[in-house]
This record gives sequence, C-alpha cells and structure tokens, in this order.
Amino acid sequence: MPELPEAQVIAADLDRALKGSVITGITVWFSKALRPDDAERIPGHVLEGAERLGKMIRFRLSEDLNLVCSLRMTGQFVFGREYEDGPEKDPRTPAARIRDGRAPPLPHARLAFRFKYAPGKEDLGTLFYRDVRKFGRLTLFEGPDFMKFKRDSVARDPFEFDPGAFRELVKSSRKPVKTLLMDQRSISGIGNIYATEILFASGIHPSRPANDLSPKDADRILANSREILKLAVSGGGSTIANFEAPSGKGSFQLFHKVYGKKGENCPVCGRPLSGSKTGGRTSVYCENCQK
DNA sequence: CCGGTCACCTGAGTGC
DNA sequence: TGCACTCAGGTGACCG
Repeated sequence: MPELPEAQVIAADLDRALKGSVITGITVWFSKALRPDDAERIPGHVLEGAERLGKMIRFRLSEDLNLVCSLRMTGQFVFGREYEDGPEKDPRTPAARIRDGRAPPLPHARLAFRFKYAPGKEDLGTLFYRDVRKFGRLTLFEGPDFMKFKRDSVARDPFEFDPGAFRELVKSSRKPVKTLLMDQRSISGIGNIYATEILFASGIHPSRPANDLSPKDADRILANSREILKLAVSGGGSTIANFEAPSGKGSFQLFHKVYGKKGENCPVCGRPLSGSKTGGRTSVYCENCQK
C-alpha cells in the first residue's frame, strides 16, 4: 500500500508513540507475516525507534536487532484494546464493539504487539498489524545482516540521491523510465501512484526508455520527485482505498493530477488521459503533454 | 540483463 | 440478489 510518503507518516507516528518502550509480547495469527522463530526473539527488547527505509518501516530494537516491515498493498498498523482471546475471537458484533469502546472491530489482524510503554508515553494499548491481502512481511535482522539487506535491496531514496548520481542511474538503464522509478534496488520509495504523478509533472511518457532521456530530463524527474513526495508527506500521504496511519487518513489523493483519472481531461491541455500497462502496472498519462 | 507473466490474497465495484 | 469478472498503492520467481 504505502509508498514513501505513507511509510514516512507511519514511521513517524510509531516512533513518537513507542520510542523507548519495551515489547513485552507478540501474538502471531498469520505466520507468513512474521516467522514464529523471529517472533519469539523479540519480546524483552526495547523499541529504540521507528524509521522509514525506502517504502518500508524499520523498527530498531535493542541489541542490534532490526525488524523490517514491508507493508505491500494493504498492510497497516493500528492501536487498540484487545480481548484475552484476541480480536478474531471477540464474540460481539462490530457494532457492539464500537458501542462499548473497548476494542476496535478488527478483522484481518495478523499480528499483535504488546508494550510496557516508556515513562511519559501515553498507553495506547496493543499495536495490531492488519493486512487484508496478506502480502505484507516483517523480517528480523541482526546488525550485520541488516546492513547487507539494506545494501542489496534498498537503494537511496529521491532525497538521498544527488543529481549527478541520478543522471548516471538514468543513463545506465534501458528500462521504461516508470519501471526504473519503481525499482526499489535502483531508487527507493516510489510506487505506482507517485511514479505516475512524477512523470506527468515532468512531461515524460512512462514507457520511454530511461537511457533515452537527457540529463535535464533526469534533473527534472528528481526535482519533481522530491517536490511531490514532500508535499504528500505534509498532506499525510494518499488515501485511495484503505490507507490509514495510526494518526489517521492522508489527504494527498486530493492533489493527484492523473493517477486514477484515466479518461478524464488532462489538467494541462484538456485532452482525455490515456491508460496502458507498463511493467504490469497501470499507467495513466497524457499523450499530448508527456513525450 | 531485460521485459513479460504469474503467483501471492481478499474485497470492492461493475455489468448482466 | 447472485454470479462472473475486473481491478487494486507491491514484489519475487520464473520463462523466453
């Protein structure tokens, strides 16, 4: 689900709420989300911080452990109260749960994290990891393994890239530029929504081979990436279907110019926006404005 | 190395 | 109301 802005908002919420708290217990309802032997190693550790890594969330734990969460399409974190049986076994109807306020109605909870909150932190209860489509994964890494994972799988994000290095990246690939932008090992943090918006803002057709672009095109793409992602972070991310950070829904979807608007009129030239597939993903673009 | 396709999952929306 | 079908913000495996 989330791309860089959504992951940024989620990580900041979790960091604020949980920094310095001790993880006292974990329940795993779906063992592909977090391997049970990883889960067993976590209780007793201090959550030293939560931060964004590309479009993933990294939880730094004491003793050099890192829990890395890839939310994929529908993963989300939500605080709530729970029953001894866990949310899936709550016998009441969702309406009754809302009425007495003790537990949120929480279908699709896959994991639960319990905490001894740090002094001065508000007790927000249990942190649930929910994931309708079950694509999300949490993985535990020891220090050196984490560094290796990061080196091999997560490239610099648009804020970390310097323009010269980004020009080199663009020059070195024959992939469609949209595929390159979405390749986390080339540049991290960008997914289908933001790649679509960035290329529209840059006036570049999504299927254009990257090495066909000029250095100025590359500069424009990087500058637009930063601009759009920054605005999206300040809008709390984009809520299309079900994105919601612990602090609530984002609003940046209101500022999307083309994503999800195939057939509507281009906001610049007024002609209908086209749609096609690029690397298996839906692209929306303006034939007239994007060359 | 590259692009295309599929698999992984569930739910929402659409059209008949 | 029900059914069949399409689509979805991601990513890794496999194939030619």
